[in-house]
Amino acid sequence: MADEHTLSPVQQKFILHWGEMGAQWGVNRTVAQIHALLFISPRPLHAEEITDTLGVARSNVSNSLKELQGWGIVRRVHVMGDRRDHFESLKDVWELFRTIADERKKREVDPTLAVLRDCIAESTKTGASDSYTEGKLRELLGFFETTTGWYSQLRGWSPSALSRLATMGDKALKLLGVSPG
Amino acid sequence: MADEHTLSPVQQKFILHWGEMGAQWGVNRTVAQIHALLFISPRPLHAEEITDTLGVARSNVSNSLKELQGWGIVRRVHVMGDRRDHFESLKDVWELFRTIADERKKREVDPTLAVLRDCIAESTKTGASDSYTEGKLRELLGFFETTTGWYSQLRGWSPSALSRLATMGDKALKLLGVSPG
DNA sequence: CGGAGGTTTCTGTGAATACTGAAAGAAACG
DNA sequence: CGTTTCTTTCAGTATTCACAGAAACCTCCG
Repeated sequence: MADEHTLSPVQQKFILHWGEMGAQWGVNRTVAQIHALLFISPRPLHAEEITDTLGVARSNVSNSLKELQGWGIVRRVHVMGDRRDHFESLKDVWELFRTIADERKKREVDPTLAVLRDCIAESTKTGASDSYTEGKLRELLGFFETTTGWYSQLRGWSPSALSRLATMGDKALKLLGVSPG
Repeated sequence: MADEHTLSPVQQKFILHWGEMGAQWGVNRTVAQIHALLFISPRPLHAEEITDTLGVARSNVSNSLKELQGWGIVRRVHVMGDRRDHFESLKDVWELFRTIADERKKREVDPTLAVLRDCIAESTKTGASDSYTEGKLRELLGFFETTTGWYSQLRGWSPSALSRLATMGDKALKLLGVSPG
């Protein structure tokens, strides 16, 4: 039916690896594979092409695409003269990872911040019966607050600006009298 | 047998959340819970205490502890007058996350770099039959190389140095004639 | 050398998750 | 409208993963 899409060995290798990688990071293997496929595809693909290429069920593709759209790294596009939905990945690598980072922050870090604040609040209210735990939770909270603060400072910057910053690296800091130690 | 260790509501809440969090990031729930418990424990615990406190099987604790030691964030210690192994978590939050980051880099990023280089090498050798894929893989490789480069530059720095750097933030860059755009 | 205390390995079971195929549901077209 | 084309939902199935409990294995001590 669909234009049969055979993957080159290189493409296969990459897609399989990306799937494994995703699995390690808590992302469904198929979801990651579909994303890999779209990422290296020069044009948007429709669902059945993905089905044929990866050899998974149509419904699986549908659900996975929905999840990818939920992450904001894949979007539906339309191709002239074709009724079917087509899908494409974010193509810019930096934007891609920024989007993923944003989403993970929203889904996982922010709730963690909330829980930690909750725990600390309750702990202080209840009395200092367990001050050690409270202290540790405070340290953890401090860590997350600091790092997310950095992230929000930097996340708007262009890759090239970040790159220049990094290139300067130690030099910049020494100039400002900041030592690594 | 063991001194029964009842968790306060706050401790419970934190441990449960940490477990969920871990699951989202590809870490076994129990493993994460054990780590959370050790992290907020003011003293090293032996395996049976963990078993009792979390209500999981002894063998499960044993395996999970081994995994945590594999990550380098928990270590075995000995308590005077007690034959049993005791376990404690890295206590410094920054060191903890640096260790985790190092390990993830080693386990997941480095292999990805290898695969990408492999793919690109093979792709160029085979001929430019699929230059689009090759281009994308190059971009991806560039991204990982750049970011891991930054990481290795910064990972030795003390938290306070990083903090000072971040505080300076934009100021530093403007001083150096680097604009965010 | 024997036994007690402690730890790890192993195997079967249960639960969660991912996946398929079929059926239902929309949207476009004649 | 009825038909076709495409998409989503749903319910059952398979696979994977986590876990408990038992057995095996150490190590120390008398």
